[in-house]
Amino acid sequence: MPAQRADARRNHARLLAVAEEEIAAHGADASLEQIARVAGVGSATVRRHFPNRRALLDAVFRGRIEALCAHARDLGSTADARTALLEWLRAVTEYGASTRGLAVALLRDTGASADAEHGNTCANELAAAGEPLVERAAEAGAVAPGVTAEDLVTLVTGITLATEHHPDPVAEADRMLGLTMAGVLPQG
Amino acid sequence: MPAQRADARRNHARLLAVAEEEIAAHGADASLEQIARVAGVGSATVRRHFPNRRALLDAVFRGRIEALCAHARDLGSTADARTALLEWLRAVTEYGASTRGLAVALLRDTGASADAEHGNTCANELAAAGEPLVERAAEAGAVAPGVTAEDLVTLVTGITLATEHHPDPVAEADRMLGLTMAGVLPQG
DNA sequence: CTAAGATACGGAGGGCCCCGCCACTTAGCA
DNA sequence: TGCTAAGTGGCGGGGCCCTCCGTATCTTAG
Repeated sequence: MPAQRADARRNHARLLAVAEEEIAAHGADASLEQIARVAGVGSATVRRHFPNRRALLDAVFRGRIEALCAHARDLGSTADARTALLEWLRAVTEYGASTRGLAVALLRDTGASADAEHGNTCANELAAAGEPLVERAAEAGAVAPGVTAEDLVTLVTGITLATEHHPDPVAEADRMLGLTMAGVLPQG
Repeated sequence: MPAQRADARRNHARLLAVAEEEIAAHGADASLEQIARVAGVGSATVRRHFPNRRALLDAVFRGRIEALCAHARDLGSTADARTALLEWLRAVTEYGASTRGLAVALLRDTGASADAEHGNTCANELAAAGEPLVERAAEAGAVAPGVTAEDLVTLVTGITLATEHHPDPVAEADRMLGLTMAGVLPQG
């Protein structure tokens, strides 16, 4: 009694794999028709499995996002709260900067695709997973007052978006993250 | 002996005005054909005056960008170097967050439109204008070592991009800027 | 004032893409 | 094995970007 037919699941998986390649090659605005073509299915099938481009992006990156969430949970038991948070943010940034299209997926959507009840899933999950780390760091007095996990996800998203162009996005993004964490104008 | 015919200049100005409205209404990826339609010209005329979408964005925002550059120059004679830099960055951020499409224009372009010899004009001009402020602040020891004006423009661009979705982008962007300047994990 | 030349214009056509519709195929159950 | 509904794919409409080319308009010289 599968909720889905077997071939439907096959197509779903196939589309996901192809979409990942296409997005890696052409960015977040890869052609849905091209994805359908490569996957050997009709363009309607793509839309059937993923009503939005956003839904496709979410699905493609979900696995990795969950890995990052798991990483956050693992770091929960680390000795130094500040180091734990920092390491997690570095991991998120590195993955975001090295994975084409992810930054856009993290970007909150204004407009049409946002109406689907569930805001922006990837960003929300990440923020939720990071929340304990932030809280613990805040209790230790390591993090500036008023900072939420959501804020941090927003900052990391911005950094990855703004460094996408760079010859070495990962290094550049990491540098920007360092700046942001330590403060550009620290004193005063 | 005008370098351009009078009607061409008229169309240019008209297109610029219409483009500004359209971009404000629909974001950086407003339809060029729609702009042509509203301006009452053929779509080819748009492309004749602005070969790229990027060129159009640059032209639309150039005036304001130059105002920000002028502001930077004015601040050069302010007493406190740190305050001067901070105020300028606040001004840039505020304008970026309140002007739809500007963040994208500041974003460095990878790919086709970047081949036009002149990299990304808006971001470059801003960075050049901010350079003296950064240098002066660095001499005063107010700014973290290794930080360039380009870095700051990149950070501000990222912040505005990542806060575009927010109900109150200006306030949110300003808050993020504050975080970034003071440092999220200041100590250590 | 007029006519020639250069300059700028705009519409048509091709290519690509997103989207919705509908007749058909095929998997899963009895 | 046959039935049913889930799933599929192709087609047509609409939009956008882009290029080409005949034509209208501005400018300058006579």
